[in-house]
This record gives sequence, structure tokens and C-alpha cells, in this order.
Amino acid sequence: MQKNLQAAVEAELINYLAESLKKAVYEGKLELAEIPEINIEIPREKEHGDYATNIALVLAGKAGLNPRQLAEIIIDNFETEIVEEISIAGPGFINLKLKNDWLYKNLNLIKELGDDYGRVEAGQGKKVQVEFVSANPTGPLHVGHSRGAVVGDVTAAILAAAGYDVEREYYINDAGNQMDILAESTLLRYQELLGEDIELPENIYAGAYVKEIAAELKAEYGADLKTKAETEQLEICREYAYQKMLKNIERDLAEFGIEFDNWFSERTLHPDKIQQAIASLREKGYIYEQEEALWFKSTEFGDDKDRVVIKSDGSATYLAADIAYHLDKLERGFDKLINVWGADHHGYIPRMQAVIEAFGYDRETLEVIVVQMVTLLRNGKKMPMSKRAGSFVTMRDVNQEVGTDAARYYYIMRSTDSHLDFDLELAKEQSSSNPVYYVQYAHARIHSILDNADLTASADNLDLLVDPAEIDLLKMLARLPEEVTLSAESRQPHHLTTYAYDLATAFHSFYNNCRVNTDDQNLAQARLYLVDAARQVLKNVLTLLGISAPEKM
RNA sequence: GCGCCCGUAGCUCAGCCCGGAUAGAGCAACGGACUUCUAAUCCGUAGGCCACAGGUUCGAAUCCUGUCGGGCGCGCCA
Repeated sequence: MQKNLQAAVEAELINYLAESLKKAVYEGKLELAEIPEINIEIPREKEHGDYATNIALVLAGKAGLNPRQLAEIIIDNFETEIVEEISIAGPGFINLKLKNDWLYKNLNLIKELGDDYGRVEAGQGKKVQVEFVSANPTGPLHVGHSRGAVVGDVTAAILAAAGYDVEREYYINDAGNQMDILAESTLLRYQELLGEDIELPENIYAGAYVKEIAAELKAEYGADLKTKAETEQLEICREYAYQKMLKNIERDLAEFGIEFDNWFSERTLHPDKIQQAIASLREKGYIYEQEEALWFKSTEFGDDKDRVVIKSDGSATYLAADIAYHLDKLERGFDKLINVWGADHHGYIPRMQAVIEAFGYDRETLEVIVVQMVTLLRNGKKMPMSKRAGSFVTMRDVNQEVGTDAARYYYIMRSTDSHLDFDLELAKEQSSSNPVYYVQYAHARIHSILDNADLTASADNLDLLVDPAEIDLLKMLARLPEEVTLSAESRQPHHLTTYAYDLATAFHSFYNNCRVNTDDQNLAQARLYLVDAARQVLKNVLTLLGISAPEKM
């Protein structure tokens, strides 16, 4: 079944234009070596029709004609059922105005596909893994993690809708130095609770959550921990704090509507998988020894400098684990690995792509979505945050304050390339200044209309839908499959928030111009059909964004 | 010094991938629309050397080069 009528219509137009050119050449009205690629676009100005093409402008030189003459020839040979009007405009644009039939057909398609309307097959079932968040389990998720979390989650959802076979993964950095620091921090607080004088080293985790964990430990062990050897004390603290933090992270994400298919523990890579991965690189000749350390020759694949994988003390670097991790991912047979990283890690991309290439894969197999930083504001004023002092704002706090729907919307409303200002007061505001409520309100309004209807929706007289506001809404409804495709291929979720907003605008405008439950029975039934389709599409797009579609507000 | 991202209306940002006709939206400002399905709405007015300078093109916010400004990053840290 054709799931994207708009794309079908566009393909048809392009095909007809090409046919028109061929016909003109065949009839000797035109000389052309070959029929070039034809582009059509939706013009900014409505008066310019539904679609426009610049083909006459592009080809005029080659054909030895002025653009308007050429456009004339194309129009003369143009034949199609779906176009109502074709005309020349400006310097030689060809404007096309379509008949409305396809828009009505699309309503039936929405009805037929229901929750699946908007799903497309661009991905052809290719296996994609999206790895995101992957924060160290040494503290609760803070607001710096939030944007990446939602971007990753929604990107995964969009890719799935676009026909990819998607897996969401969280990489837990549960090995390495930071876990030792967590253990030490916890033990110190525990000792403090037992009334000992403690001295806090520089690099300790100073957040209040450490004290809470220590208090739980004390509740469970009393003073017994102290009877054990220090390494054992640290071990107990490490595992207790780790499990606690992991649960905490999992809960915070779940409350934010984010769940993973797979939680991958770094520990499972130590030491065998890492050794094997390094050995594999060494076999290929990409590892060398220098100053008692082992280096990966990443410069062979475009990196700035070579990187240490095994330090001179024999321990593995973070990169070594990441090499093993990515080899593992590659071996799991994904066609594409997508990592969502904060902008502060972008410098890591060349070395990771070098790793991918060194293992014999196309470097583009690994794709990194770099998410720019978020500035948290309150009433336009920057909120100071220092991780060192433990004064960061947690993800959970923000979500509880502004609500998860608004929070999700705000984190994905801008291009991932753009820095984001997140104003708590604006996000909290339940008014017209808040786009998330604007979109949800459209959905709730539709439910109100449907509740008030005495008649049932019918597709019998859809050609009664001719008001400009109705046509605008119909066109907007038809766009969803294209928007999903665009968002998926560009890895930019914000296209869908923009679309959701535009769809809501089209609906609100329709609502103010056209009464649905009117005395004209046929018209009312057709409008009910339209409105129900709008309800479905709004719901589908909100679902993709992970935002609720309330029936009442 | 090098790399990545950003620079568009007073503010926050779309548009840039794939060059086209008069550059859009929200907020803020101003003026209208509720005896009518939810006014959390709609309609209108005003507001722009698209950072700057070159280049390519019939045509540049969009492509190329350079400059300036802002953010982030350049560890045998994680």
C-alpha cells in the first residue's frame, strides 16, 4: 500500500513533467541531450500554486531558448489528471495547482492506517542502534543529560517509524577510576556518620546523594563495616552505591518516558574483551609501543594524534574500553551505530571513527549526533551550576517542576546543532507562550467537538471540504509521512515539533473559520471525518515525541 | 594555534542538506473577534544591510574562501 500520498503525488508530477519534455523533444519542438533531474517545491506564496518547478530556468541555457518560451513548450505538452491548473510565472517558473482529490483520498488513508499513519519504509528494515545518555552511575542524572536523553529517545522512535529496526542502548561506565571515587566518597560519608572527623579530598563527589547512600549503609551495617579490611569496605561501598545510582537513573529515565532495550555494562569488557580488541588491532598493525604504553595509530584514519590505549602502568584507558565496546556493537550486526553525545565530547568523534575504520568497517557506520549545550534559565536569568560543588539541578527536579510533556517538548524543539535556552518559568507556563500546550489543546479541542457531535463522521461527501482553512488543514495532514522521513534521515527531531505546531495552527485556524457541528448534515459529517483525521495525526505525532495527547484540558 | 557548533525581527529560534519569486514563527508591543463545538484560540498592524568581506551563478540567508564575534573541545582523565 502507498503510505505516503504526498510523495506519490510529487513523484507523479515530476514524471509528467519529464514526459512533457520527452514529448516536446520527440516532436522536434525542443533539443535536449538528456532529460535532467526535475525538482519541484512547495512555493512560499499560496498564489504560486501547490507546487512550482524551476526546470525551465535550469534548462533554458542548454535548450537555447528563453525560460518563458521553454516553459510554454512544457505546458503545451503537459497532460495529467491530478493538476487543475498549470501556468507560467515570473522569470519562467511553472506553477501547478492540484485538484483536491488526493487530499480527500489521504483522509481515507489516515482512517485506514490509524496509529500507523506516518510510518514509512525509508529504513527498509535496516538494523540501527541508538546509544544515548550513558552517564556514569556516580550520581543522579542532571539537567545536562536531559536533552541528550530526549533527543536519543525521540530519534530512536522516529527511526523506528521510518522503517528502521531500532535498538536503544545505555552504556554503563561501571568500571574505572570514577567508581573508585564513588566508593571512597561513600565510605567517607559513612565514617562521618559514625562520628569520625573526615577530610574531603579535592576530587570527591560532594553531592547530597552520597550522604543518603551512606546513611542507608549505616542503617544496614551499623558500625560493622569498620571491622572489615579497608579494600573490603570500599568494595561494599562501591557496589552498594553503584546499584543504588543505577536504579536511580533507571527510575528517573522511566519517569521521563525513556526506556532502553539494553543496558550494557562496561565491566563485561574487562579484561578479556579489551585485550582481544587491542590484539585484533595489533594484528592489523595499528598498535605500537612507546614509552612503555601501547598506542593506537588513529592518525592513519584522520585523527589529530595517536591515542594511548594501555597506559604505562598496564591499565586500560577509557578509549580501550570504548574500542572493545564498539567492536562488540559492530559484531552484533548493526548496519548503523548512532551515538548521541553532548557537544563537550565532540572531539572524540575522529578517534572513534578511526576505530571503526581500523576494524574494516566504513567510518560512516558510526554516526554521532552532537547535541549542543543547554542553558537553564529562570525568568531569563542563568542558573549557576557547578558539578564540583554538587550544586547541579537534577533532571528529575526539572521534570517535576515543569512536567514531562513540556520538558520533552522543550528539549527537542530546536535543532540539535543549536544551543538551547531552557527557561523554567516559560516551560511551566500554561499559556499561549508555551507551544506544547498549544499543540495538546488542539487535540483536546477535537475531542470536545467529537463529544458534542450528534452525527457520525462520513466520507461520503468529502468534496464539500473546500474552505481555504479546510484545504490548509488537509494539506498539513498529508505532510506527516514526509516529515517523518525528513526527521529520520536528517536525525533532527525538531522538524517534528515544528510540524506538530504547524498542524495545531492549521487546526485552530480551521476551528475558528468552520463550524463542525452545523445544521448542514452532509457538511457536518464530512467535517467530522476531517476532524477525526486531524485527531489521529496529532495523536500520532505527539506519540512519536513521547508527549501525551490529552482528551480534556 | 587547531577542530566542531552557532551568528537571521527587541528576545528565543525555523528556513541552509537539495540556490529561486515579496525571508518565516513564537514571545514582547499595538489593534480587533466569545448569545456559536474549549478565548490555553483566531484575525490584523508594526518590526530585517539574514555578522562582515569577497567569490561561484541568470539568481545566494542557502554553495565556496576569508575575517570578526559567541559556545564547546583539544590528557598515559572519565
